[in-house]
Amino acid sequence: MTLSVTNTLTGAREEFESHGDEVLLYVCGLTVSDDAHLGHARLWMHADLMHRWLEYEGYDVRHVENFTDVNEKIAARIGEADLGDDEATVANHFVSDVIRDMRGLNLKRAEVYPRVSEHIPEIIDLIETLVDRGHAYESNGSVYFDVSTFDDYGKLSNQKLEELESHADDGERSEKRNPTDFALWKAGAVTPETAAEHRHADLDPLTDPCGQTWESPWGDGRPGWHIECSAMSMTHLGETIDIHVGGRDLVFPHHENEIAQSEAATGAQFARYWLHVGLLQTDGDKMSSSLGNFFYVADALDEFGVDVIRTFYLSTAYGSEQTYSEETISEAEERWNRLERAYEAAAEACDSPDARTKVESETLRTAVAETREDFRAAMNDDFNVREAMAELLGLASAVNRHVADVDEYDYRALREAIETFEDLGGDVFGLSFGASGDGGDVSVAEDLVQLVLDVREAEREAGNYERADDLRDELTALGVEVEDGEDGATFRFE
RNA sequence: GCCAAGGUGGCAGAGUCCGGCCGAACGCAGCGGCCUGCAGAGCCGCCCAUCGCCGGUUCAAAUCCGGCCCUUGGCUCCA
Repeated sequence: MTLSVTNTLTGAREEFESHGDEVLLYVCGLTVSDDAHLGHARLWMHADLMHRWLEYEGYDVRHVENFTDVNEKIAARIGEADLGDDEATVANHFVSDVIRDMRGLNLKRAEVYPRVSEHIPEIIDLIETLVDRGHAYESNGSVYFDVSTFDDYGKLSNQKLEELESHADDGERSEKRNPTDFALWKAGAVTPETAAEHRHADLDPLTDPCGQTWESPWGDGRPGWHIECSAMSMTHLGETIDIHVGGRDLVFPHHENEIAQSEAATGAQFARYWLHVGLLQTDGDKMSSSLGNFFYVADALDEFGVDVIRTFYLSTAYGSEQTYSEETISEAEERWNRLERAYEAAAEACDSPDARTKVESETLRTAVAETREDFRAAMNDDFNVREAMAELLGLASAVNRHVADVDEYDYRALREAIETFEDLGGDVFGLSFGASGDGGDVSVAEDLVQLVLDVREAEREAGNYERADDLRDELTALGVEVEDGEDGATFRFE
């Protein structure tokens, strides 16, 4: 069974073939001009799921994910409270927040998180190569890529050069030869006028040029937006990578330009598979910083927890748009609860005296085997995580049925079900099965809850149901879910 | 205007590449029943789908072809 992926470059589903046993994966990362929101996290999450699945299938994944820490929007925030007085300090502030968020989301670490500010020499080298080869030219201290020298321009986004030119605004005199040329190097610092466009309205405008500049053969200046990804990708993964992942909103111009400048410089194919993640929608628009309709990752983690958030992202295939709303997130919450409860039910059944090694449930055994097989087929079908999740939920139903239907449990099958939850749900999906406790206080808390339940049980036996219900309601309000069963009450923390 | 991705039940969202197992998955919401002192969870069952519209191909179309309508994203580094 082989993996097939939808490649934006060809617009078709293709069988994935890595260049070898390892997979070179580049993720077009975040511009650190603010904290990350759930839209950014969706990209990271799907890159993470791809990473995990490729490893599960036996590949050695070399995952590189950049931070763009040189940008007008970052410079525009200089001087804001607690952010710092220079571009690097502002960027560092957000980088550390983002790393905190990534850890919170239980993302697998990338091999490298390269930053633009640390790759200026490589960027300058790459631009020089392009100038030497006649693909770029200097103009007033800036350097532009000459689109007319790259025949394949537009191959990713299917844009026609003539069409782009006719719609480009060329009313003013430009230092570019052609309206579709794009900047590789920009002379000077960020001007106050530029910064003002990204400055928060309630803050004083900056009066002096801001942001870092670096020396270059063309004078002091800053790198253009697109060149960084080419330089960092080549530095850490070589001329040709296997998979390039990014948001669908970046297909044009960003990724198109990456291809042009990279392939013009090396003559080699830049990325073999281009995978684009659909955008997160809220109220019919994409979630974005500029629209102000976003939800910070950190806040979402506080409110819902990592497993609910991961389950949320697991309910839509990466290539589709996904809708964020209170309803869709609470659906994810229910899905995750259902999975976790089934897992706990399996664990409890295993530990109970009714579990027998000599009992054989054909239906449960078949269900476990089919879950593993169908899960794998779904993931290999262009990383269809929702379908794969449906299989895991199917296993949850099978476990619940088994526990509900029979008096003696099939110990071995239950163990295999538990392992399946842990392998597929835990290792591949990054959900925390079996990791209930999250601190030393938990055991004390558990003892206290048990004490309350003992008191409540006494009230029930005495027929004082009102008192018993009050105790249960109060526990529920504290986030302790109580369930009465045949052998007394059990509980779990929300 | 151009490019791209979509339009599937109350919601959400698979399936569309490779037409038949789709009388449309998984789930959420809703409604019955079992269980329970009650509730929850779980189990069983039900409800809700002219698969955007029109036409075509085919024994057969959510799936292929053509046209149209609508939604989302992008159309560049600062004019």
